[in-house]
Amino acid sequence: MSVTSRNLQLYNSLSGKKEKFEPLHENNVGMYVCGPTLYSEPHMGNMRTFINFDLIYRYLLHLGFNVKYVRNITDAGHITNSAGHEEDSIGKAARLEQMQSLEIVYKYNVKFQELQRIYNLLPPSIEPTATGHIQEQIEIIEQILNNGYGYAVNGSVYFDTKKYMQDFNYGILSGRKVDELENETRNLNAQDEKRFFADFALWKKANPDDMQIWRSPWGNGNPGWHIECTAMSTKYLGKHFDIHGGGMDLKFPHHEDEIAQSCGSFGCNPAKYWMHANMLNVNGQKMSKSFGNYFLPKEIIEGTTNLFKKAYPANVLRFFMMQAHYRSTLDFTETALDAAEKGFSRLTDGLNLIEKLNTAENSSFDVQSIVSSFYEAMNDDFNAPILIANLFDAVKQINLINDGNATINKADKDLLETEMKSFVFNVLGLEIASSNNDSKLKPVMELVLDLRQQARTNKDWTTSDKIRDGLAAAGIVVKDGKEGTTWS
RNA sequence: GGUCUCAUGGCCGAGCGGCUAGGCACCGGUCUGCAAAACCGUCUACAGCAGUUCGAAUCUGCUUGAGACCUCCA
Repeated sequence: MSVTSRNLQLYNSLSGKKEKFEPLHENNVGMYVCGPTLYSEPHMGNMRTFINFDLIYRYLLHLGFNVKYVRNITDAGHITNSAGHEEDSIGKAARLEQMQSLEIVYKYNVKFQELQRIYNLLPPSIEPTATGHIQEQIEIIEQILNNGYGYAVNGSVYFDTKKYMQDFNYGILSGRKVDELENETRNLNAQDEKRFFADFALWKKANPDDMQIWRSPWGNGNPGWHIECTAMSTKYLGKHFDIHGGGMDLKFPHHEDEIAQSCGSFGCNPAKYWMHANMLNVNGQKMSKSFGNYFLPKEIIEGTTNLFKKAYPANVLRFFMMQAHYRSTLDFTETALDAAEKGFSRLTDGLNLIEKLNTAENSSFDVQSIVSSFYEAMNDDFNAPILIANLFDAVKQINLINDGNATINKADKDLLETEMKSFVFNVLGLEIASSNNDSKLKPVMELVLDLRQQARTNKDWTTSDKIRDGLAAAGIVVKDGKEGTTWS
C-alpha cells in the first residue's frame, strides 16, 4: 500500500504510551525479537508471541516498509540459578534425553521450523544462533569492561550495576528501582561473587560437567543470559535500531539488562520502540512449563491434548489468537475455540463468495470507508480484533449483495476483494484450506451425489437420507443449498 | 513481602469521557421433502461503593477478586 496510508501508531513499552511510528531510516525498519530457547519444543504460549510478531512483521511489510526481521535462537546454555545450582537448561535437557547439547538443540529446531510452517509464520530475515556468535559476545563484554561497567572475578564477569547507575538509568524499561529491589531480595548467597545483588553475569566460569564450554579472555566458560541478544541485534541491526520485541515476561530482567549492556558498551539504548506481547493463559493462569498447564502447538491441531476434546486446524487457532489484541492476555477455552472455528468459517465463506458476486451500477454502501477501516484498525497499534470486526462488516455486506438486498459496482467489488484478501491472507496470515481437492475422491463424490439427487427427484427419501447419513458417518458433510448440493 | 496490571452481557473478546465493536451461543424468521448448513433479525453488559463532570465502562479514591514480575520463562 502507498506511503500515504502509513499513519502507524504503536505502543512503546519504554514510554508507556502509543507513539507515532517513525523509522530511524525512512523506508527501512530493523526489528529484533527474542526467539525460543530450544531445550524443548516450544509450547502454545511461545507460539502466540511469535505469531503476534509475525502479524506485526506482516503489517509493516504490507505498508511497504523494507523490514529486516531478526529473531534469534538460543542454543547456548542459560545458567538458571545464580545462587547455587549451576545447571544450564540446555545441558539439563540433554542429560535427561541422553543427547549431546547441539543434538538436542538441532532436534527442537527442526520441530520449531516445522511449527512455523504449520502456523504460517513468515521466516525472519535471519535466525542467528547464540553459539554462532560467541566471539561477538566476548567482544561486547570486553567493551563493557573497558568502559568500567563490569568486573571479572574468578573466571566470571559481572555487570557492575552500581557503577552503571551513576551514568544511566537502570530500570528505565521495567520501572524498577534498585533500592526497592534490594529490600525484596531474598537471602543472598554468602559465597556470591557479585559485588552487588543487582549485578548480573556476563560470562560464567565453566563447571566441570558443563556440556558447552568456550574459551574466553577470562578462561573457559559460557556467556551470561542476556548478552547473546545484545551481540546479535548489534551485529545484524546496528547499535540502535527500530523495534525490539519479545514476551512480556522478558521485560525484566532480560530486556532491562540488554539495555544496560548496550548503554554500557555503546552508550545507547538499542531500540527506539520496545514492544511486548502478552501471555497466553489456560485456566486463568499463564501457560508455563512450571505450572504444567501447557500444551504443544502440534498437539492441539492433532487433538492429542487432554485439555480439549477435539482437534483445531492451525488457521483456526491463528484466527482465534488474532481476535485478541497482542497486548492483552488471552484465555484458551474450548467454547472460545469452537466459537472461533465457526466465526472463521463465516469469514472464509464470505471471502469465497465475493468473486461470484454480481455487480451493479452503484454500490449501496461505502466500500471505501470499509477498506479504510481496515487500515485504521491496524494503524492503531496493530489492532487485529478491530480489523476482524471490520472484515465481518464487509462479510455482512457481501451476504446482503448475494441475497439481492444490497448492490456493489465493479470498481468497488475489485477494491473490496483485493483489500479483504490482502488483509486476511497477507496481514493476518490466515490460509483457507481447500479440502475437496482430492483428485480421486472428487469424481466419486460427484457420482454419489448424483445418485442421491436422483433419489431426491423421485422423492425416495429413504435412499437419499441413507446416502447422506452414510457420508456423515464417513466424516463428509452434505449441504443442500439453493444452487445444488455441496460437500466438505 | 515489594512493584505492576487487569476486572466488560451465557462464553471469547474490542473500546478507554458523549456516537454504547465483532464473533459464538440463545431466541425469532427466510430457505428446505426432512434435516443440516447458509443468510437475515433480536438480545444493551461494563466487580462493588463513593467522587470529578452537563455527561463515565472509560478519570480519581477506597473495597473486593484475579493475574504477572521480582528465579529460567514468549
